[in-house]
Amino acid sequence: MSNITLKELAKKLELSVSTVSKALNDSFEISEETKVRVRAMAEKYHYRPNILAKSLKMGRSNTIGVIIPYLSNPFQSQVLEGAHQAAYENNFKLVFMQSRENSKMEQDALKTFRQQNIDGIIITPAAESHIKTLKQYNQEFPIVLVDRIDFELDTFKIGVNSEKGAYDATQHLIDMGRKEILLLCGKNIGINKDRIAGYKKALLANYIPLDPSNIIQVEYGQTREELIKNLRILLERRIKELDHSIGLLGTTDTLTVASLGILSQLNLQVPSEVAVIGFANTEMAESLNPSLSTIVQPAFEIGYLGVSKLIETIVSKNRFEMAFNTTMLESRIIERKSTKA
Amino acid sequence: MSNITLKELAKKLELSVSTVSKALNDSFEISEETKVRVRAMAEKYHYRPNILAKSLKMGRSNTIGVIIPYLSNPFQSQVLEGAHQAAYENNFKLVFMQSRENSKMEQDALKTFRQQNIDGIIITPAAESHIKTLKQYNQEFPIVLVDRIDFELDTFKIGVNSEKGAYDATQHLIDMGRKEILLLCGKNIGINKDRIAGYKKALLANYIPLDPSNIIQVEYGQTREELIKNLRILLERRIKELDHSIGLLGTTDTLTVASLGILSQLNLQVPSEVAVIGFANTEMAESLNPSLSTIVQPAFEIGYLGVSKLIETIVSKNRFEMAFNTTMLESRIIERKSTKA
DNA sequence: TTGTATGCGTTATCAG
DNA sequence: CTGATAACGCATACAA
Repeated sequence: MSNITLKELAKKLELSVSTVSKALNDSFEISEETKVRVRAMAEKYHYRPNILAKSLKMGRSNTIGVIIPYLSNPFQSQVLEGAHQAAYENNFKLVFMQSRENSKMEQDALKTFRQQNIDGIIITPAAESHIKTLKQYNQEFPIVLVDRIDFELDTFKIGVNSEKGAYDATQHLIDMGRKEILLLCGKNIGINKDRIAGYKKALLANYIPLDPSNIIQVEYGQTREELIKNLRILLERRIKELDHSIGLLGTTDTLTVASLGILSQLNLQVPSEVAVIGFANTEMAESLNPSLSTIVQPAFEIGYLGVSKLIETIVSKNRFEMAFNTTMLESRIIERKSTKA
Repeated sequence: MSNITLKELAKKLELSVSTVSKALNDSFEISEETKVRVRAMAEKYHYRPNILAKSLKMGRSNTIGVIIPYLSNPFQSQVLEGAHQAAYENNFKLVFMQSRENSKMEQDALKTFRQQNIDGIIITPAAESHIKTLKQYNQEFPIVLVDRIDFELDTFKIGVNSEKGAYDATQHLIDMGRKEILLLCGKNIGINKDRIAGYKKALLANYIPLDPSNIIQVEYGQTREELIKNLRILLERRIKELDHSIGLLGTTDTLTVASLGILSQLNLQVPSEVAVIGFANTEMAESLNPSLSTIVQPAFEIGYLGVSKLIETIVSKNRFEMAFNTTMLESRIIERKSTKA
């Protein structure tokens, strides 16, 4: 049995539809007495407004779209959780799409959203995202940028101070007495620039000369097995060249966890021979052997703030006159056994 | 600038709204000639139908809801991915809610969805879900059950043959020469019943007497640290009692990964002293040390099938006369180093 | 083959 | 304070 409508309610109350509508919306035009009557009746018949009709009338769907590269990425799924929480608290629905780091899929997601009366979107652009397209869509509905914010777009942006995260991690390794710090990162990943910068700055601040051979870059888009194999070769080669006061900083959870396994295969003790720390947002770090020191990014907050700002924009009358800003959140370091002797 | 509407298109074409509507819907009433004209004009002005209006008119929103316990659970997020894929392919939107294994939150999610003109939902019921509520909602819109399907509900159900998964894993450990097989599981988790049953059957089939002390149950709802601490105590105690031909089967990824870390702390070699295998849907298994043998469940397929069946139900005229059925998918075993000497 | 009229369930304007 | 009416954008029964 379908839901009761305003019209049916009105008939039961012997009132007009508009009166009932206003009463339920607590309009000042309606007497307290009628409001009470109407509310009671609505309660009795479990009246629930039809969101579709309301949205059609109001020109707003209270729905926002999220575009992230991979749902299976722990960091990104936490962003989504935060986004969802903020949406929920503001009575917004949330739909999502994955871009799989693919510009074409991202465009497709954008197009899909455009067709769905979405009020706005938050996006973590794919690695090879086309900024021009984003700019164009930003004319049609508000777009908030999260995590990967190094794009020129007139909007709110929520990011993480990755440089500082990498700096802190490097400093931590140095504090643990490591002289040679290896940096593990993927090639051509935008966000890595900041992390590399932080790494370099920390070395500089500690008067440690930068040795380019210590920056180990792996190709992206390999299978996990290939990646592990290649990483192993690179790591082994470099570590053999060094004496044993080594620290290792991984810029992604995949790389870091993989390196932990590889070091073990190479019979290198962690942390005594190689201390390891990495960017990672997975709870599994606690269960690893040894438990993994991590730089944790405030993924939930990123999503939460992103959607909050987005909704702010959506409900604002003149979004083209808004003062946009960029929010940089801090990551935090969790020291576990992989860096502490 | 807003989207062009049918009415505006009609004016430009000097046709009536209904003609344009029919033409765009490829109605047989309209001449090929006009159709071509209309389509061309629609193309030119980037006409996109207003989904809200369409949904309101059609009484269907083409939106389905997903309720899962935790988005951060790799298995469940894969279910969601599959669900999303199926929805996308059928031009359905997908919104989700988390229950956090909490009956109250689940009810709340159900209520939220009811208010949102959802056409149906797929749900992995929370550990303490209230079946009566589900039954009641199932009157209002179709509900498809996924993963945890041991509920009496008149609908489609998609599950996994967990018993067989556990059986295969146990058999694998036996094949690897293990005489004492520890089973690690959480207390009061419904799905575990099947896994325990599979474990027992495998023992039976190999003429290995069941020793109840080998079934190690941990409390749920502890913090990760507590859990690891307690698990360590339980594991250590039991392993000391046994000679060293031990196999270990974990029924959740959390437990399994944790036990890997614990065994290492106890200076027990994996797999030589203890062979480990566990239910897990995370790619990280490959990167662990040693790489972890796993029983992988077809999470994506579960979600995909679930939504497919749901949409089938939604578009069917008389869903109350449908022949519902239950689909059991098979898990598969991936043998890695943690079980192979 | 095309057009007219109606309604989906709301909210908003304006008149009473 | 209340009600009649229009409109949001679309699909469709029915009329022409």
